[in-house]
This record gives sequence, C-alpha cells and structure tokens, in this order.
Amino acid sequence: MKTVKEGEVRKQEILMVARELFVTKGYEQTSVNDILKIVDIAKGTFYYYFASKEEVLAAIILDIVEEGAKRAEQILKDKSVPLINRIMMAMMAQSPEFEGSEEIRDEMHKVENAKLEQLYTKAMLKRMTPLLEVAVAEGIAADLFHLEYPRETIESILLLGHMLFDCNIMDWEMADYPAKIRGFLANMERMLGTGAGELEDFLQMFA
Amino acid sequence: MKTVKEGEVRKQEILMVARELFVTKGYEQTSVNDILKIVDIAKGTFYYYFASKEEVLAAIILDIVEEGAKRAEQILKDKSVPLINRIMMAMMAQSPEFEGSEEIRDEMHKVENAKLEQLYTKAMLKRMTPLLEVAVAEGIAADLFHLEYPRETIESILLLGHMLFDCNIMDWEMADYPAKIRGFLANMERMLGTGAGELEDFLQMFA
DNA sequence: TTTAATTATCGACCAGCGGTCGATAGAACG
DNA sequence: CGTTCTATCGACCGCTGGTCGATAATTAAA
Repeated sequence: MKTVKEGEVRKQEILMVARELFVTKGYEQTSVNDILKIVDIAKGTFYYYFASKEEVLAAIILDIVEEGAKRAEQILKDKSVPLINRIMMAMMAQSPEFEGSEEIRDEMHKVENAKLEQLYTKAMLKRMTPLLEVAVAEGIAADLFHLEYPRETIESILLLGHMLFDCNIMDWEMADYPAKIRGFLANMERMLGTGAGELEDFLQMFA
Repeated sequence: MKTVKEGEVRKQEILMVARELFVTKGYEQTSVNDILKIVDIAKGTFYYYFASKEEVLAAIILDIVEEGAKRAEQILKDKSVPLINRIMMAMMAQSPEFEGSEEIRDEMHKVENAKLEQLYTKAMLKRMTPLLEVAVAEGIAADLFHLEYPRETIESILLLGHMLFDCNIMDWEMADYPAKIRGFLANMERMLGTGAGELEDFLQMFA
C-alpha cells in the first residue's frame, strides 16, 4: 500500500515524530525503525528525505533554537517591561520543555542525550547571544549596567544559566537549589555591573 | 593461542588502549572490535573485565579527572606562589591534553565525543570544586577576594573556563580569542571580587 | 489519449555493532 | 594426579544505520 504525499508534508511528519521520540526517549535510544513505525513509511522513504539520522537531529535542534529565539525576541521588544525583567524572561523562555510537562523536561537532558544537548547548547548560544547583546547595550546606555565586554559577558551568562539549571549536568539535591540560584544571580549582577541586590526579585521566578 | 595474564594487568591494558582510541578517534567511532584488535584479545575477554563499552568510558573519565585533580593539589599546596597564580595554574592543569600534542587536544572535544565530554565535565566539576573552594576561602581570609557564594562561584568559574576554552563548543575565529580571554578574566575578577585588573597578567598564559 | 519523465515510496539486503555464552586451556592447590 | 578456579576463546545473536534497484503515482509532453 502506497500513500503518496507532497514532499514538504512528509518531511515535516518525520521531523515531528522524530522530535517527540528524541526528546522523550533520547537520541541514541531512538532507532530509525522506531520513527518509521510511527510515521508508517518504509526505510527508503526516510532516507529519501534525510541523508542520515543525525541530519534529522540537526534540523530538529535548529527548530527548537529558532522557536526559543522567536519567544525571546517577542519578550525583549516590549519596552513597557523593565529591561532586567525582559532579559531574565528571555533567558527563561529557552528550554521550551519548561512549558510542557516536567517529565519531558527531565528526559530531555540525560547522559544518553549528550549529543542532542551539546548541539543544542552550541546553536542556542550562537542564536541568543546577539539578541541579548542588544539588550545589554540598552542597559549600558541607560546607565543600568556597567561592563567592558558585553558580548563575552552575556555569552557567559547564557552558558552558565543553561549549564547550571537546564542541563542535568549538575546533580544537586533539591535543598541545594536556593543557594545555587542566589549564587548565580549574585554573579550575574557582578558581571553586568548592576547594583548588588538588583536581581533579588527573580529568586522566586525559579520556583 | 592463549596468553594468560593476571587480571589487573589485562584490565589496565584494555583501559590504556581504549583511552588512546576514545581520545583520538572519538568514543562512538571506536568499536569494541577496534580495541580487541590492538590489545589482541577475544571479545569474551573484554566482557570478562567490563560489563559494557560505556563502563570502560566511565573508568577512563574517572582516571583523567583524578590525574587532573592530583596535579591541581600539587599546584595549590605550594604556598610560595601567589594565591591567584596557583588558582589559575590549577585550572589550566586540567585538560591533560594541553600537555600532549595539539592534535590530540583538538580531537578530544568533538561533536562525536559529546558523551565523553559531558561525563568529563560533570566529573571534573565534582572533583575540582572542593579543591578550589579551599583556595578561595584562603583568598577571602587574606582579604584578596570578596564574595558571598564561594562554592557556587568557583563552580561557575570552572564550568565557564572549561566550556569556553577546552570544549570545542564555541567555534570562534582565532582573532576572537584575545577578547574572549579578556572578557573571561574580567568576569572572573568581578565574581571573585578582586581589584579590577588583578588578573591581567594571565592574558599571556593562554597563548 | 498515449507516452515520457519525474517524484515519491517500497522493502529486501548489507556490513558492522555491542553484547552473550558455553567450551576450554592454563595455573594453583590438595 | 585430579580438581577447582580463573582467564581466554570465538561462534553466535538481534538489531542498527544505511543502500539500492524496482515500481507506483503524478505530472508534463506529444
């Protein structure tokens, strides 16, 4: 039985299913056959659209990063909100899994997903740094921030936030989190050169 | 033909060969058969000593991290050297590949090695944070550093240093490096609460 | 309307993977 | 000398990511 669809439609079907599986089961743990079964196509069809399983991963990561960036852009451009709030919200609007179920979030960042994780981190930094650099420049102009290396600093803050709180790389007890969050915010204040305590309000945002 | 050796010897042989291969070719790209060929043993012998290929990886990472920690301990205890220098040197004494050829270093941190990389980062942080926490406490006592969250801060500095300069996660042009290093040192100064410019001397150390 | 060309789909097939297991050789001990 | 225990062997297994030639469906040309 042969069900023919227009190319782009099939491609999106495959991407959708693969994304769901990669995120829930892990990239390595998802076989091409798993995808085939759900999309209900033959192997040849899969490889007609993608050169490899890894190419699918790359496309998915690009999508995820792009969605996060779009959310960030929306948040950042609303100048009725205080700048610091916009920046914090833009950062937290990454890791789209946060919105969905906790389970998915937990599954996404596993040892088995090291490849997905690493590619995501790389792509996210590349896409988000310029966006937040503009925001930081705005803060410098408004005399809110005082720093010499805005690009390098926002890059570091993004990386830290992601590695500490989104990746599962740190295996902390629940009880450690308050100190970790406080520490992160304190260092963020220092790096941006805001007044100390400027970010204290965001403590509860992490709950 | 059967060559019998004492258990521990065989185990070390396997670890040595596997480490060389994992670091040069990548973990995923190295098959168990590749290891078998070089050690010149049968598959059964490999699985007599290790439950899985991944268990070998875990053991190797533990070794690498432990070696780095030992070097750091040596460096940190020599109180004739200024504290800041000791801390910087201890950090740079990680990534053992730095000592060896540049090629090996470049190969180690590749996309294909995401798993190795992630496990290494995790283990390194766990092992190194307490060591440097002591050093930071020394700095606070000596009125050199001024900060509220020493543990969280040194954890972040270690993580940043590793992610920015050891991992290949950032694909920077050669020309970007001076700014990246300056930015990192500036943020390190701020996080530790030293006088600005205190770390400038270490710029050339990165060359 | 028939033919030709193009696009999308199929699934048998492949080499190689990580991992299992029963057989057995060699050393150690009584 | 026989037994026991440890270390070694390699054939075998299910499954993986990936290939490829055949062919069905669709579109374009005659």
